[in-house]
Amino acid sequence: MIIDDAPPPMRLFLKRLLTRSVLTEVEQRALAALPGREQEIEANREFVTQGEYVDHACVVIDGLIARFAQTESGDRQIVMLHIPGDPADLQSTVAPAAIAPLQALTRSRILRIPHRALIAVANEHPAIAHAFWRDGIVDLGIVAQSLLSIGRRRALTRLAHLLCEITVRYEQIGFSRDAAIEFPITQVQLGDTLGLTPVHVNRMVKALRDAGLCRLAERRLEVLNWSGLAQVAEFDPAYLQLQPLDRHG
Amino acid sequence: MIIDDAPPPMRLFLKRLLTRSVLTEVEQRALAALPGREQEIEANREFVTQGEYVDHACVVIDGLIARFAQTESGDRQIVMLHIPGDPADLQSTVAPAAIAPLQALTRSRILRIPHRALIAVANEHPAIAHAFWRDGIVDLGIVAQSLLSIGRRRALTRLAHLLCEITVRYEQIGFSRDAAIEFPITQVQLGDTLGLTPVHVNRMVKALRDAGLCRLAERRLEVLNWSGLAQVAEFDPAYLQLQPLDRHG
DNA sequence: CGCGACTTTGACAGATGTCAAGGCTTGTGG
DNA sequence: CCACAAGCCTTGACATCTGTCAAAGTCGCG
Repeated sequence: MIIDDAPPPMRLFLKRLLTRSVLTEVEQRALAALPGREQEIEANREFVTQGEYVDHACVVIDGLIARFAQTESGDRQIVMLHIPGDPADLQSTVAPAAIAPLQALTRSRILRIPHRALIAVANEHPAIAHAFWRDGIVDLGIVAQSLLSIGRRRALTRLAHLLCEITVRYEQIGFSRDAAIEFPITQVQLGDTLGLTPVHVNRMVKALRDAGLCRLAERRLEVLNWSGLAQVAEFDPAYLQLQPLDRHG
Repeated sequence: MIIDDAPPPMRLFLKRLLTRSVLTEVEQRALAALPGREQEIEANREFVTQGEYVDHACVVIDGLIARFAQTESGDRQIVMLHIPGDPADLQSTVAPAAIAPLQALTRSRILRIPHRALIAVANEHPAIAHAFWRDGIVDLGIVAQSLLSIGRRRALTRLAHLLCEITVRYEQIGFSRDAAIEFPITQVQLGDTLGLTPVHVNRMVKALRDAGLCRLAERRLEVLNWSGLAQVAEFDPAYLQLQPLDRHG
């Protein structure tokens, strides 16, 4: 049901949209025909800055991208991690003053799609406009879960929950739950994601390792006991909306 | 620049959209003509439940509505507070399985607008489709700030930041920053919003009162020293997007 | 009048932060 | 090949913020 003659990077984007929306072949072809330019980003580079006006949206092709926010005093909070396939700022199409900066956590590759082209295709195909809108809605659900985690769960559960989410999201793009996943995040960055200090992240990583639930080292995540991890995490994947939502609701 | 012959509840909705988007008179009239049904909600009633399929979106006319999430063990986290004028779940138009339940924190009045009508008007006017999408984007920015607060700021700053945000948002709908605002939230609910226990909320409320920054009692919020409060809060209102965003970006 | 929901306060406990030091890996340059 | 620096991970001791428990006060309301 997914067309397979799109250029590979654009296919990733298409595939992601199809995990959240149902689109006809005509609509898929319209998306596949979108122009896009690939770009390599070095590790740690902030490639979209706060408030900057952009004229294109970025889809992650490879690597790990963080959307974040920071306080006056310089503390960082990662709002969302974007893995390959994720449009990191599709919403900029309609709100081009970046609401959140984007940083590559590791060397990454992105696909830049011009807003003009996105607007044109959305205006021509209402279902695509809905798919774009809906994409951000699912993201909001994910951020809401982060808020729940940080506000109401303790450190160990928080970490386990994030790891479960990451596992499932990588699974959606073709990685196995049982194999080790490339997840090149540092403990400092994990702290910025979970609202913890790096030292405490380290303690919790050790706790999960000692409990035999998972290993997180050498830029990889290896789940050793999925159900145990999910239990510690109180993980219920419903919020990830694994089934595409209906066409018009 | 806002048309003034819409029915009053619909005007609130229109006005809110215009704080975030620029719309022509034709587009405004199309919105003003939307059908809507008013409904009264009792205090503490959860009127949209998790996962429920809805066929209408709700705009708050009066009162205070919370969008929330909860853990298995029953802990609650309020993801966003909706004040009069806010569409609480406009996104349901395109994702009708509620991603987050809605609860009235106090006796409230809402306007229910059928999805069918919203979809029709969005399909006919691309700028309206963009305005709907953009509305949620600004909300995402607000939630991202909450995440930053809960993840990285301490309790006193967190509370002060929320109060600043609330003040500015009420200001946008016509309340004065210097007068006392009707803000009928309990300390338990504040805790659910800030990721704190009610006891600690109470301590922080007292601290702000003792510092002469604001008073929060009897269902009202009275700011006594705005700049002092904003300083404690490290408050920068940029994320609230007080200027409507450009038409097409 | 009495109940229930909310607020207030104190004493104490525990989770997480802070500070500090050392080890490990990786890359660079002599 | 070795020395060195930089970044990251690991661990321990201690500090502090926030949670927990408990009790009493206030207010609105039936």
